[in-house]
Amino acid sequence: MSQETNDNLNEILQLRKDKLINLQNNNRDPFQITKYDVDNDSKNIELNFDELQEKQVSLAGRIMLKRGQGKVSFYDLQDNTGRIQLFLKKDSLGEDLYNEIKTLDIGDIVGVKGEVFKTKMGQISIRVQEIILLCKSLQILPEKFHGLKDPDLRYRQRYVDLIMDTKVREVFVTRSLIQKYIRTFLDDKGFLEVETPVLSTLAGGAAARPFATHHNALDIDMYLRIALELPLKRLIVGGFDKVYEMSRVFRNEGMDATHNPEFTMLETYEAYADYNDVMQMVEELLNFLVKKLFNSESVIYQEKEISLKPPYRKIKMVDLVTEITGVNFDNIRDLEEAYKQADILKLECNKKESIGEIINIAFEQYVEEKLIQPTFVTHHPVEISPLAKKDFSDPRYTERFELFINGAEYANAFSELNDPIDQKSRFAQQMEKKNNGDEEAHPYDKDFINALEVGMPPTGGLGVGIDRLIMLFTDQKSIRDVILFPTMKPEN
RNA sequence: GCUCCUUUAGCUCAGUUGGCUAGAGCACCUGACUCUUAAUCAGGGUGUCCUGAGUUCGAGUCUCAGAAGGAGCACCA
Repeated sequence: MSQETNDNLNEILQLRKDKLINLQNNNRDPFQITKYDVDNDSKNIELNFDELQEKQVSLAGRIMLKRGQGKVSFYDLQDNTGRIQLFLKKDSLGEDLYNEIKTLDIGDIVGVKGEVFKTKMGQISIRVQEIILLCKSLQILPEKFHGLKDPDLRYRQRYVDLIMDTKVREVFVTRSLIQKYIRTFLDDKGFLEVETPVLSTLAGGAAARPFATHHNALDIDMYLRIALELPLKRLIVGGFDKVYEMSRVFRNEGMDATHNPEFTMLETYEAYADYNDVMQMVEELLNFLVKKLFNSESVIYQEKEISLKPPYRKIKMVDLVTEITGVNFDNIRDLEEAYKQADILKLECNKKESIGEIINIAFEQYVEEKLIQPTFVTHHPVEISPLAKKDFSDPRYTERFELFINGAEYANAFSELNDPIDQKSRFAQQMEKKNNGDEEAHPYDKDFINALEVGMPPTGGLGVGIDRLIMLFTDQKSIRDVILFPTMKPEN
C-alpha cells in the first residue's frame, strides 16, 4: 500500500502498470469507460436464485479472489451487496477472451454479463459470457484471509478496510440507519430539523476549548462550534417550538477511545416541556432504536446485556454519591465540613471548589463507572450547570439529568434556564472562572441574553453524543471504529 | 501531557545469546490442471528490518533521541 510517486515501483506494482499501459496502447483504456449497465446484484441473486436461475444478469464489482486458472476459473466478485462467484470457462469464452481474463488482477473492477446457475458443488455462480475491465487497480489488496489488521492503516486507508472487512462495512451501514431512525422518531413527534452555524465568533453551549480559525475578508478570528445549544434556543425564542440538529461539533481536546476532535451531536429543544418530559422521550427514543435495529429491547455491549426497556432508574446525583460512598453531601452545608469529607474520600480537589463541585467530583470518582444499566442521574449542582434551570424546591440543584450506560454518559438534558437575569449572573460567574485561567469556562454571550430578554418559553433541551450511541448499538470499543475517517496525525 | 507496548516484503506474521547470504504464508511471476471454495501441485524472494545517532570486529537484535500507532492514566462539568 505504499504511496510511491516515483517510477521506482516494486515488481508487482510495475507489472500492473504495464498491463494498463498495454491496454491503453491497444486503444482499450479502461479509464475511458464512463458507465456500465447493472441490472442485478449478488445479494438479490442469492435471495431469488430460483427465479433467476438460467436468466441473464448484468453485474459490476471488484475481483476479490481467483481460483482455478486451468481451462476453468472461478473469480469472486464483490459488489455493493456482497460476493458472488464468477464461472469462467475457456470453451464458451473463446481462447482470446479467456487468456485476457487471466490477466485480470485481484482488485480490478469489472462489468459482467452471464447466466445465473449453481455449480456441481452447489455454489450460486454466474456463467460469464462477457466481462469487461472498468477500472485497473494499481495497488495490491491485503491478504485474503487475514485482511487489514494494522489499526493505523485501517483508519488511514479506510477504503481498503471497507473493501476487506464486511463487518466494518456493516458498522457504517448501521450508523446510517441509526441516524435515519433518530430523524424518523423526531420528525414524527413534530420536531423541525434545522442547521445552525459551524463558524462563529463565540464558541458556547458547553465547557470545552474550541478550534480557532480566521476569516480573511472580515479579518476576524472565528471558532468552530463546540455545541449546538445556543443557536437552537434562539430558534425556540423565534417561535419554533420543537427543533433539533444532528451534526458535527468540534472540541480541541485529547483523543482516546471515546473522544474524537470532531464528533456528531444531537440536540433537541422542546418548548413548554421540562426535563421530565425529555427523560421520557429519551427512554422512548432508545427503545424505538433498539426495536427497529434488533427487534429487541436489549443490546449486548462487550458481552454485557444492557436492557433498554423503560422505565430506567432515576436518582439524584447527591443520593447516588451517598449510596456509593456513604457520605451524604446533601446534609452538608458548611464548606469546611465538605472539604473534610472530601479528604476522607481522597477526592482530587484543590480546596477551591464549592460543595456542588465536590459532589460532582465524588460522583465522577466513585459512581460513574458503576452505572452499567441505563440510569438517569438527576439534579446536578447549579455550579456545574450554567445553562440549566434551578430546582426551585432546592436551588442548590438544577432540573437536569444525564443518562449513564455502561459507565459512560449518553445524554445530557435539562429544563433550560430562560430567566435572562439569572443567565446573566451565571455567565458572569463563568467569566470569573475564565479570568482565573479556566480555558473551558463558558464565554459571555450578550446576544443570547438579549434573546432571553425577548423571551424564551419554558423549554426542555437534550444533547446526545451520537458516536457513543452508535458504539453501543454496534458493539464497538473505540469511537474510531464508528467514524469513517477518524482524526489522525499526518505521517510526516 | 505522562507510562507501557508495537513498528521486519504489498498484507498477516516469525526471527534464538549480537554472527556470516533476513524467513514463512498469502499476493505476484513461470508451468500443470475443464466444477473450485483461504483451490491444489512444482519452481521463483520481490526488503530503507519506522527514522537518526551510538556501542561493537559485526546490530533486525543492545543504548540514546525522534516519529507514527495501540493500551492505560491525565484532560474532557
